[in-house]
Amino acid sequence: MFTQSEENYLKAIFHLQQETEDGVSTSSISGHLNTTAASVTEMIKRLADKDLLDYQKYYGVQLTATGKAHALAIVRKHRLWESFLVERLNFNWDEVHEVAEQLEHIKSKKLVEELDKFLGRPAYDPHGDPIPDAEGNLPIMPKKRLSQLQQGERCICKGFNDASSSFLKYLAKLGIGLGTAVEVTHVEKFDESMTLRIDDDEVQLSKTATDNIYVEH
Amino acid sequence: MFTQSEENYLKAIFHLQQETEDGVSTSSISGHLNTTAASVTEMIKRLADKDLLDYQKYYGVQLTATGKAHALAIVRKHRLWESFLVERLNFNWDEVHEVAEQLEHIKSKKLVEELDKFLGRPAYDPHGDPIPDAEGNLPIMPKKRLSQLQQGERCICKGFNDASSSFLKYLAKLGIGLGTAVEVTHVEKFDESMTLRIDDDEVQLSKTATDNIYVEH
DNA sequence: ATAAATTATTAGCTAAGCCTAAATATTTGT
DNA sequence: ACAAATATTTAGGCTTAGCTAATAATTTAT
Ligand SMILES: [Mn+2]
Ligand SMILES: [Mn+2]
Ligand SMILES: [Mn+2]
Ligand SMILES: [Mn+2]
Repeated sequence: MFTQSEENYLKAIFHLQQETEDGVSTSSISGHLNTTAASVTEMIKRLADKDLLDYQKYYGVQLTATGKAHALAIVRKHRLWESFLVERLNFNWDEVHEVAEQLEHIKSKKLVEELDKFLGRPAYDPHGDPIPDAEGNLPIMPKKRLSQLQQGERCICKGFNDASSSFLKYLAKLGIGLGTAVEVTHVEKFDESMTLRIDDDEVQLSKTATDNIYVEH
Repeated sequence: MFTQSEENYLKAIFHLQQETEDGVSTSSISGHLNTTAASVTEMIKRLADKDLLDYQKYYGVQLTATGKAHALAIVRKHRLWESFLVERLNFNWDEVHEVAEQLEHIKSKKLVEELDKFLGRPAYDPHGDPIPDAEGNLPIMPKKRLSQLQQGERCICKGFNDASSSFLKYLAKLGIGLGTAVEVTHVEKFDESMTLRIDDDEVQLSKTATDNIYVEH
C-alpha cells in the first residue's frame, strides 16, 4: 500500500499536527525526520497527489481523514510492538523505540489484531502514550506537563514525549519512570529549571526536560 | 547493514545452493524471486562487490562464508517468526509465510535472541524446517522425499519444501500436516503420481507435490 | 514601506532496484 | 563442426527517495 518512507512522513506529520492549529511546516518535518527541506517538499507533493494530505504551497500541510487514519494505524502498531518488547521480551522501556520504528511498517491486519489480543488490549505503551484502537480512537489522556506545575505541587509521571533513547536513559538514571511520584521543591525563575524530590533524592531538570514529561494529579 | 532486497537475494541463493554442487544460475534466482534475469545480473554484481558471493560471469554464483552466514541469519529470523506466529498468535501454518517474509528483515540482535528464548529455542519451524542457532548451525534432518518411496511403504510427514500458501492450503485440505501418517498404496508409472492412504481416506498427489513433502521412517 | 533574514521551492544530480530490448556467450542438436 | 536454441549480460529507461545549490516567497526588523 504505502512505502516505509511515506509512512514515516505520515506519522511525523501526525505528531507535529498535535502541536499546532495551522499547517505543519516543511522545516518542522525535516527537523523531525532528519532530512532536508527540499526532500520534504518532494515527498509532501507525492502524498498530496495521493490525497493523504492537503498542501498549500508555502503554508504547510494538514492530513486528510485518510491520511490521519493511516498515521493512527502506524502509531497503533508502533506502540503495540513497544508494549510487546517490554512486556514479553524483556526489553527496557528505553531501548524499544528503534526496533518499533521498523516493526511498525509490517503489513498484516491479522498480525496487529492478534498481537493486540495477545497483549490483552493494552491502553498505554511503555512510555505512557495511549494506543489507538483498531478504529483509530485514542483513549484520551488528561495531559499536563511537569513544566506547568508550581513550586510545592506533587504529581505522578504518566508519560514522556521525547522518544529518543538518550532522554529515556537519562530519566531512568535519575530514577524517573512511569508512575514515579515527584514533588516540585523549587522552580528557578531565570531558566525555568526545576528542583524535584523523588523519594528522598533531589534532582535538577531543565525546562527542555520538564516540557517532555506528562504528569497527573 | 544490508537492504531488504539484498537479503532476499542472499536467502534465495542460499536455498538454491542446497540443490546443486555448482554455481547458482541467474535464471534460477530470477525464477525464485520473480524478477527478470537482467535485474539479477545487476544485483549479483553488487553482492559480489561486497564479497557476499563469488561471481563468474555466465557460470553463476556461490555464497562466500560471510554471505552464507548472513543468509543463515535471515533464515533463522524467518523461521523463528513463523514459529512465533503459529505458537503464540493463533496463525495457521499455511498463512505465516508472507508475514515472516517481512519480519525476517527487522534488524535487532537482541530481538532475535529474546524471541528465541521466549519461544523456548525451537529446533523446527511450523513447516518442519530446521531453525539455525545463533552461530548458524542447522540441526540436521534425515530428509527423504515422499516421491522416493515405493508402493506399500509407510511414513510420517516431517516437512514441506514449497513455501507457497496455495500448496500448504492444498495439503491442509487433504488432511496432510506435520506428523501425518501416510501409506503409499499405488505409484502410477507414467506420471509418477501417487495414491496415498491417510487414516481411512485415499488421496491422489502429483509428482510435483510428493517432491515437496519430506518424510521419515 | 522597504530591506534583510528566514523559509520554502525548484533545478539538477545520485544511487538502488526494478524493467524491456538488444547484443553476446554458452549449450545443444544434427 | 556448425547452426539453432537457450541463457546471460549490456544498454538504456523509469521510479523512489535522498542530496546540494540556486531561486523565490514569506516574515521580520528597521
Ligand atoms: Mn518507522
Ligand atoms: Mn512509545
Ligand atoms: Mn523477505
Ligand atoms: Mn517455514
